[in-house]
Amino acid sequence: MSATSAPRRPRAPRAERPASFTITELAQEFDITPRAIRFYEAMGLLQPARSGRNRVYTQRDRTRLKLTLRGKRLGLSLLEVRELVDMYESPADTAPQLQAFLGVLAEHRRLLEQQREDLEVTLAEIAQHEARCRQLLSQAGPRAKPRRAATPTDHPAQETP
Amino acid sequence: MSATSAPRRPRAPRAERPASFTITELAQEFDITPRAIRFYEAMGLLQPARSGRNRVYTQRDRTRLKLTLRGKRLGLSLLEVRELVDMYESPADTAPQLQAFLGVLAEHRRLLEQQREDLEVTLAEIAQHEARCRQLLSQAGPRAKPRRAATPTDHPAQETP
DNA sequence: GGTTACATTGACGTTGACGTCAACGTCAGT
DNA sequence: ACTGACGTTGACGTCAACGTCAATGTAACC
Repeated sequence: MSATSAPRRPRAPRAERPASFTITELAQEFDITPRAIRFYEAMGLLQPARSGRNRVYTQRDRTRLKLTLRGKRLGLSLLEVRELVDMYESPADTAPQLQAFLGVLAEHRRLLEQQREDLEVTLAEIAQHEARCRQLLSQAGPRAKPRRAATPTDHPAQETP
Repeated sequence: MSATSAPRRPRAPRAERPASFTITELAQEFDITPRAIRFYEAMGLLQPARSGRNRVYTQRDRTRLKLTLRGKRLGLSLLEVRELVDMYESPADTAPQLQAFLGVLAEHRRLLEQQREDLEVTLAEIAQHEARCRQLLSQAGPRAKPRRAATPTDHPAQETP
């Protein structure tokens, strides 16, 4: 029942851009649970340092976490994210390594471009539906009960044969 | 050991755009398993007719399946896909219904636009990495063993504070 | 020095999206 | 009538990505 106003973290003496983070700080910042962060570590995505038993996350860890979450939002599995992020950080100095890297990059680009296509199409459809809704509302909404739409489009025929 | 050239399906007398499909036809067309298609049905995404015990899929079912797979590629759950597709097909003739529809659409648009943002950023990063790779390859590739990149970028510092 | 508040390490549970396997039906061709 | 090839219905297994719970530690504040 006491006040919750006490600043819970006197670690860095009010640095403007903190050099390290606790697990709950990162969890709050990215709106996930500490459990998830530990899980990402177990999957090899993060390797935070330790202060005693406690995990200490650096900016690099934060970046990797950010990339992980972005990858997740894009539908990648944690394994795929790990592959990508690892490649991003490994120097890759031999020609075969660079070739392999290019291959992986190309494949991912292909996937992402397909996804962008899906996105554009879906957004266009949503815009269409929104327009129809607003039209129906402005027509019959503020007056009386609308009496069926004037557009007899039984099914919008979104086909791509 | 016999020839596998026999056309396995004399249902429609060589219609140019078939009016119905079997489950394996759809499975092959979209590169998924029949099991997945039945699962989508159990989740309420498809409601194919029956010819005896066998499922018969119409164009409408095919479209819904296509939308389902697109939704999946975009990271939506089957439940979300079902909500969307159902709304797309229900007439929604009352004002509250239309309002609710608009709400759902707006939320989805928000998500998709966030996703598009992620996509653009990721694609840009990939392009950067590809450029770096190609540069390294063209420099030291066709000659001898490359002796470490000239760019000592320890970490590309992809930060957005 | 006791409590409080957060951290850690297992261990097990859960959910979504199917895979897999068994048992059976059914229809075309031989 | 027999054989495949395809289809169907359960029922159970699996895998990823965490959630949940218990036991314990531990640093800090009062």
